[in-house]
Amino acid sequence: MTETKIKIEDLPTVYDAKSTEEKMYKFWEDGGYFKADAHSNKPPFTIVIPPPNVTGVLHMGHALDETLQDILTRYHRMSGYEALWIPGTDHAGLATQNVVEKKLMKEGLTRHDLGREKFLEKTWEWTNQHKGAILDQMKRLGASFDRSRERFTFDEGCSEAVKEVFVTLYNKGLIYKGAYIVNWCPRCQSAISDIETEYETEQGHLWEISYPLVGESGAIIVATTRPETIFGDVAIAVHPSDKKYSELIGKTVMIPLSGRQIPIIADEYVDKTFGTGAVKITPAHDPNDYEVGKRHNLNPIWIIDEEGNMKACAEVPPDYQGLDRYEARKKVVDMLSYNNFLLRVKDHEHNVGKCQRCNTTIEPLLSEQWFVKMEPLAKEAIAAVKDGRIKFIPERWEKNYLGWMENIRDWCISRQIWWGHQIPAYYHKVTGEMVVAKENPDPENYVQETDCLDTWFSSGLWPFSTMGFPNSETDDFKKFYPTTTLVTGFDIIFFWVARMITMGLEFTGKAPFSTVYIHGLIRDEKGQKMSKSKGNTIDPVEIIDKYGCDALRFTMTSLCTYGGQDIKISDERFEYGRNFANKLWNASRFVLMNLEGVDDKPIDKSKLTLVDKWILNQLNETAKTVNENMKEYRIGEIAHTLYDFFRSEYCDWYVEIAKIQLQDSELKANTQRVLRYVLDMSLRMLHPIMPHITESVWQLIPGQKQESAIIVSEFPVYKDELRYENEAEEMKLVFDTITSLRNVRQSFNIPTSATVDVEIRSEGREKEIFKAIESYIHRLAKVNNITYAEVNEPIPPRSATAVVSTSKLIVPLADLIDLESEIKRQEKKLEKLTNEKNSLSGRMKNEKFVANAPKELVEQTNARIAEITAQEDVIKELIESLK
RNA sequence: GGGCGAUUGGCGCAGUUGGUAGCGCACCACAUCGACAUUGUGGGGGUCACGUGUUCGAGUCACGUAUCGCCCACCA
Repeated sequence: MTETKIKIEDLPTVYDAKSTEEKMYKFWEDGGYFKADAHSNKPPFTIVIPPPNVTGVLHMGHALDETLQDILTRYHRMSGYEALWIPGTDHAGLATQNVVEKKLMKEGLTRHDLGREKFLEKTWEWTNQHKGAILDQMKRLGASFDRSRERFTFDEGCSEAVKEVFVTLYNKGLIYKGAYIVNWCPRCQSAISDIETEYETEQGHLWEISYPLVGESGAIIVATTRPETIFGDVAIAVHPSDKKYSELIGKTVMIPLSGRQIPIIADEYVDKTFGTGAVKITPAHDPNDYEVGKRHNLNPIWIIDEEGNMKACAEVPPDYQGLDRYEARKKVVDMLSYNNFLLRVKDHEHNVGKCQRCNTTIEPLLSEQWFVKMEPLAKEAIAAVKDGRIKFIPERWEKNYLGWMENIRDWCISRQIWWGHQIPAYYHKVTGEMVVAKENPDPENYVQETDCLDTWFSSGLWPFSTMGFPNSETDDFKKFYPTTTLVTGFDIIFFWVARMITMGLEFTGKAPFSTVYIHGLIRDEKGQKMSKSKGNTIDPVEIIDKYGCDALRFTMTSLCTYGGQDIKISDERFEYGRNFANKLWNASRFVLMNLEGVDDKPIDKSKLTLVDKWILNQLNETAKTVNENMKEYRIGEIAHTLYDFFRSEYCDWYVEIAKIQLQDSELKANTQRVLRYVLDMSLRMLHPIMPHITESVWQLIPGQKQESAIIVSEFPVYKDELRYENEAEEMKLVFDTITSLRNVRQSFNIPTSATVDVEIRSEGREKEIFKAIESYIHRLAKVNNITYAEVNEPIPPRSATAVVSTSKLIVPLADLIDLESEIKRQEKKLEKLTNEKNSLSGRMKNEKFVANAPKELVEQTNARIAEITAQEDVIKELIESLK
C-alpha cells in the first residue's frame, strides 16, 4: 500500500466507491494476491469459472454467478486454503460464427465467399480482439480469479483435450456416426441437440385429409398438422386392434395431389383415440415416423431441404418445388380443398420445436450426424451423485439431474458450422474410407470431416482441460484437480454440469468437483426473465457506476436464499447495499478517528466493561454463524447476519456506548482496543462479500498487523475465550431500559433538549447493573438525575412508568403528562401482556404439555408467566395512580 | 401427461432440527445531536393461500385443494 499518511479527518463523508474499487483491484493485481501456488502446503480450494461466451457482454446473471464464486474463493483464501479460481471463455461455436458473419454481411460477403480457411482466420482475429473483454468486465465485479491461468475452450490445450477425448471415445465405440432424425435449424443451417430445442405452444390446425383407396371406392381419413409433408408419406398407419380400420390394413391408397401409391400398415404407435385414428407416415421429417418406417422397412423420402424449402425431386409435384415450407403448406391446403380431399379443419393447440438460439422453427430432418452413446457413460455419472461423491446444493437438483441421466438419450455432437473443433475424422479422397485419429494420417490422400463439435463438447472437459489434461502430471492437475465447487444456475445442469461429470469420471476417474452449488436466476422486478428483446435488462456495469461494486455484491448476496429461489431485482434495490456500504464507511471513519494514539497492545481482559464483553460475545457468535453458514452455502444468511451484527449491534449500540467510555480516561485505551478489534474482525468477515471497501478501510487501521492485506488475512473463527454469555444476557436490561425511556420521552413529546429524571426501583443483581450503566442512561436516554428506591414503594402521581425485567423505572413528569394518553398507553401494554399470559397459562393448564414438553420449556413458560404477572401488577398500580 | 418450486404485514422477501413470527422498502411521528440524512430515534401494520390430519404444541411435518411459475415428455 502507499506509504503516504492518510488523514482520517480528510476522508469524505460519503463513500467513494469508484476510486476505491479501482485502487484496491490494482493493489491486489499488482501484489499477485490472486495467483495460486501449485507447490503450497495448504489444502487446495478450486473453482473453474463457467466460461462465458467470448461474444458475451456482462449481464446480471454473470454478476451473481461471479460474485458467489468470488465469495467462496476469498473466504477459503482467508481460511487457510490454497485458493484457485480459474477464469476463461468459451469459443461459443455458432454464436461467434454468427457475429463474424454479420460483420461480413455489412461488407456484402458471406462466409462462403471467403472460404473456410479465410473465414476462420477472420474469426480468430475477432476472437483475439474480444477474448479478454468479458473477463475485463468481471474485474469490475472484483473477481479475484487468477488471470495468469486464463484459458479458452478453443485454445491449443483445450483442442488437444478435445481430440484426445473424441478419439478415445470413438475407439471405445462410444462415438458413432449415423443417419438419424435430428433437430435441424434451417436458419443456422445446422443440426442442434435435443436440449437446444425449446418447445412453444402454438395455435395451429389439424387438417383431415382423405386418401382414396386404390382399385376400389372409399378412402381413409388422416389427421395431420403438417399437410405439406404429404409428398413424403410412405404409408398410412392404423392401430392393429382398431376395428374401424381392420379391413383396410394391407390395402393401398393414393397420396392426394401427387398420386403416389402407399400402403396402409398397422403399428402399435398409433393412438386410436387421437384425430381419426389414422396417421400418415413421413420418415424423413418426423422422429416417430422414422421409427415406424424402420420397423416396416419403408424407405424415407426427403421432400424438404436444409433451408426449409420443398425439394426438387420426383415425389414433389413441380409447382410445389422450391416453395418455402409454409407457402407450400398453404398451397397444399388450398389445392386439397379445391379437389375435395380436405374434409375438415380443426383448431389445434400443439407444441412446436424452436431453435434455442434464433427461435426458428425446427425442421426434424433425417441426416447423417455424429453422436455420443450416453447410456454407458451415464452409469458412473449417476452413481457418483447417488453415492455422494458429488453433492448438489440445494439437494432437490439431484433429482432433476438423476431423472435426466436415467433417461439419457444419445447426444448429437456434430454441427454444420466452421467455427469450432473440427471433428478429427479423415476420409480417403478416393475410397471414402474413414479414419478417426488426432492427426490426419496422410494429408495427401485424406480430407478431414467438415463438421465441427457442439460447443458443449469442449465445455464438458473444462475442469480438467484447464489443468493440463491429457497430461495428468502437470503441477496444477496434481494440486488442483479435482476442483472443489462448481457454481452455476440451474439452466445449464443438463448442458454443462451433466457433461462435465460424465467426461470427468470417464477421463480422470474422478468426479470433477465435489459440490455443485446451484443458484437462482436473476429476473426483473415483475419476475420475468431479463432479455434484450423485452428491454427489461439491468446492466451490472451501470449499477456498479451508480451504486458501487460492493453495493451490488452485498445486495445480490443478501437476496440469495438457501432454496436457490430466483432473484427479482430492480435498480432501486441496490440502494440497500449502497447504504450499508456507506454505513460501514462512516462507522469506520468514526472508529479510526478515535483510534488516534491507540497502542499496539491487545485487549486487556481485566478491564472489559459489560458492553465490551457483550460486543465481543456477539462478534464471536457472528463468526460462528458465518463459518457454519459458509459450509452450507447459505450465503444470503451470511449477509443478513453480518448486516445485523454490524449495523444493529456494533453501530447502534456498541459505538454509541463506546463514545461514553472514550470520555473516561480509565476506560479509553481499552475501549479503543475493543473498537479496533471488532472493526478489524468485522471487516474480515465482510471482505468476501464486500472486498474493496473492507480492504481500503482495513489498510487504515493503526497498530501492528500480521498480514499485508485483508485479502490474505485470517478469517475470524469462534473462540471459546470470547464467550460472555451472562453479559450478553445482562445487556438485554440495558437495551430495554434505554428503549423504554426513549419510548416514554417520545410518547410525551419531550423535546431532545429537555432532560428528565428517573427513579429506579430495583434490587439484587439488576440494581448493580443499573448502577454500572448509569452513564449510558444519562447519555443515551437524555436522563439527568438517577435515583433509587425500594421496589414496593407506591408510585408517585403524575409520572410515567416502564417495567424492565423485574425492575421499575419511574419518570416524574409533573406538568408534562397527559393523563389520558398515558393511561391509554399503559392499557395497551397491559392488554398485550394479558393476551400473552392467557395463552401461556392455557398451555400450563394442559397436563399433556406439562408432561411431554421439555423441562426447560416448562420452566421458561412458568418464569415468563411470573414475570408477566409482576409487570401486570405494576401497570395496574400505575393506572390507578394516574386516575 | 410426469416432476419441481412458490403462496408469510401495502410491496419485495427471510424464517437450519416443530415451541404463537423477523428484515428491507413504503407508512406515521420526532430529531439537524461532533461518524453517517446514502442518517438516527420511537411507532403502527400479519388468524403465515385454503382444508384435513399427526402432535401437548404446526409458518415449520403428512395428505389433499386452489392459484401462479419453472422443468421434462412431444400423440400425427
